[in-house]
Amino acid sequence: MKIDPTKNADYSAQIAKAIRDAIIGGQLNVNDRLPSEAELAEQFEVSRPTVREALKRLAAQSLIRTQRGAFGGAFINQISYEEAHSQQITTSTLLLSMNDVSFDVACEARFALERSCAPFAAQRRTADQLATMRAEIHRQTQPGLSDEGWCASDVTFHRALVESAHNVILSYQLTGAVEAMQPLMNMITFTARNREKIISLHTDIADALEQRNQQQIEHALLALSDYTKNLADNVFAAKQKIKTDIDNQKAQS
Amino acid sequence: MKIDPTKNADYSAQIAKAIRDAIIGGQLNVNDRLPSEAELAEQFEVSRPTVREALKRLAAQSLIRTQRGAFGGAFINQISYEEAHSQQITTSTLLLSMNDVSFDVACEARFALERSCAPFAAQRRTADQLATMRAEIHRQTQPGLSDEGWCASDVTFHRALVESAHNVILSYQLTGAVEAMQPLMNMITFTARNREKIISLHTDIADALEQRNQQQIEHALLALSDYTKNLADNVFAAKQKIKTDIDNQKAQS
DNA sequence: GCTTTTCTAATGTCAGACTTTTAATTGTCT
DNA sequence: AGACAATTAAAAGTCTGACATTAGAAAAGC
Repeated sequence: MKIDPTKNADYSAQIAKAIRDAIIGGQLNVNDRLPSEAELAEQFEVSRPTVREALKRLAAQSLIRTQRGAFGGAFINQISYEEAHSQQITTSTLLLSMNDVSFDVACEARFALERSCAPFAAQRRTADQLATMRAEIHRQTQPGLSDEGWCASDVTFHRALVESAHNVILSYQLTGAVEAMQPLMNMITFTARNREKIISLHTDIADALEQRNQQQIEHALLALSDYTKNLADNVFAAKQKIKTDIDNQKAQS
Repeated sequence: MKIDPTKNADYSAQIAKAIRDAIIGGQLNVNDRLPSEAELAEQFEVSRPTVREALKRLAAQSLIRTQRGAFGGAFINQISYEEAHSQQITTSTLLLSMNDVSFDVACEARFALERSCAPFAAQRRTADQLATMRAEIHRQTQPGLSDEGWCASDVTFHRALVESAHNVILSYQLTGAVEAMQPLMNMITFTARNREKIISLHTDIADALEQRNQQQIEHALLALSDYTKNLADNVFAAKQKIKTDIDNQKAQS
């Protein structure tokens, strides 16, 4: 596998790519051991620090893990749902925060994705998941609940809904997407003093799920989406007003 | 920001984490320049190679880019949809290939996600996107089309459908998910000698999109999902039969 | 046969040097 | 004065060689 065309610079990136391709292509299997750093250095005709930089790149993507000591080394890592998940969340979160997406677009996407698990959730939900959702709704009605507590409860509620579809891939994709958008969503719901409407919609969702009524779940999610968008519009309008007021004051003075 | 508790080993991971947290937390903004490697080494009280390993970890996640020369250094990278996308695809692809997910689960997830963009696609599709889909259907009817060509066309077709929802976040999430599952899907469709049924369902989707009929799009996607699952069952049954035959032969000899 | 010690191969870290790239500065010529 | 060329300096990229630390394996001791 491992030839390295003597192109120009950045050997460590080239080496990382060569090994990554070998893993993706299946030449290297889970729990296989890579040659030692010294051997790799010899093979690629570079120094050990350069090899190490390449390995750190792969470690950052959880493609390998390293173990010290005799008979240690770098091993191909079996990537777990958890690891993949946390990586996707950091990537997506940064993507959203750095590319200022419009809230409407994010909101639309978030609830559309969640709606896609409605048919399976209606079919397969367990009593356990329903109980979790009911419990979270109850928490949300508590008057003393902090903003942070509210948001955490919201996440747990929606996560339980997604999990009730009993499809690992849907769970993985959806919770990743939803969690990445959470900071954006919180910006809005933090400012909304009126939680009753959301609680009532959550209750609708739980009721629909209890009755295994797919369409009603989708309907409630759509309503939640619309309500959230509406909230956002008001928040932005309020912000705009403050800005205009300040501008007017400046103009007067 | 940058203290580094002298815990035990793996400084490079700790340093990478410290900087990553600073980026996510907003202390460091896009296009900010990090201190030079020598300065970082001094700040963290480690050697330059150690700092470099930390920086390579961040570079692997496209969190920073580096530039050589005077006034060069490491800069906070504005992560683009493209970069985020390709990262997610490698992660998800590896996750799927290493954790042997059942085909039914993957198939269900794939088409459920795609269905989630149906309402928006029906509303917002452009003539352009419809034309792309028609063109791909035409390509798919060509008798000489190779397996690779068929799969590529399939991807382009479904991508056009997703894009016609005109929601960047949906596009990003869905094309990522769909492309990651493509190898799994290809395993099945490669073996299917009969392409007519799929083409007819693709035509249904295009027709429904032309008429802006959301429900018909969803219906066709559901049919496609069922047909694909069916295909898979047959493929697996055939494989099982071959295995049984071989076992029988062994038993006889 | 079990525990303890020693051995050893591997990663983790360091210090210092050299090379290459690149932008800013300075100098020179027209 | 303005355009082009040479110089300079800062920074990443790379190399060498060394030492520290860790942890499994083998040997020694009971």
